[in-house]
Amino acid sequence: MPDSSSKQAPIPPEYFRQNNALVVARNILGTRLCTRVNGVYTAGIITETEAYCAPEDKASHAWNDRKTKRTEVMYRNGGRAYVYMCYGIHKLFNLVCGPEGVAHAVLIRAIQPIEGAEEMMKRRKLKVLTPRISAGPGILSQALGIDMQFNGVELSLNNGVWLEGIPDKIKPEDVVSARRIGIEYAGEWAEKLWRFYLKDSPWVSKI
DNA sequence: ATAATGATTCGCT
DNA sequence: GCGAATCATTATG
Repeated sequence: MPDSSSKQAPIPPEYFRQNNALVVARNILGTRLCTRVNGVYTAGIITETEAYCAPEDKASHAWNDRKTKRTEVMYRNGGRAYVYMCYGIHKLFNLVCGPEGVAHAVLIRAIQPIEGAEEMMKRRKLKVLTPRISAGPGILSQALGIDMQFNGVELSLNNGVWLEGIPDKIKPEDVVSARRIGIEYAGEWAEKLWRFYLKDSPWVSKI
């Protein structure tokens, strides 16, 4: 009998190429973000996401078709990771979406540990298991062992980072849409309800 | 070459 | 609630 920690089917990279960031952000809630770092498998249920839709979206790094060394990964075809450093301290993990040339991305903002919680606590230097372990875009990367090495990497078991589960399994009434966090400079784009999280979940970064 | 800044977190008040 | 930490990226000279 499969229990709650058994593995599920990986989501193929094609899924992310065939859907835009808004669809992916909404539909991957409830699936699992998994890593294998130094042979250690850790995974968590995705509970909170944000969509970034360049070129129109001023909050995106690729706003106005801005192409730089940092943003070039977002223009590649979907189904790969975009990892960047924020505030010089944190590594934020995004999923590249859409076909090549479209710079859409989904920021993963929070997960609920489902596998390897002990290892995550070790990485986070925590003694007790609380949402502080992985409810936040910077700290979830820390918990899963995600660093800049994963930037640009295609999602697959072989590459040590992948998603598994079945998209679009969460009922619409269990999903909350809200304003995105930390993008006040983006004017009207800051008003878009492009953040999605699981209703009533304690494993979210901010309500 | 230099300077400003951020898709954040933590600790203290 | 507020401010510091801390550095890659970016724009500008």
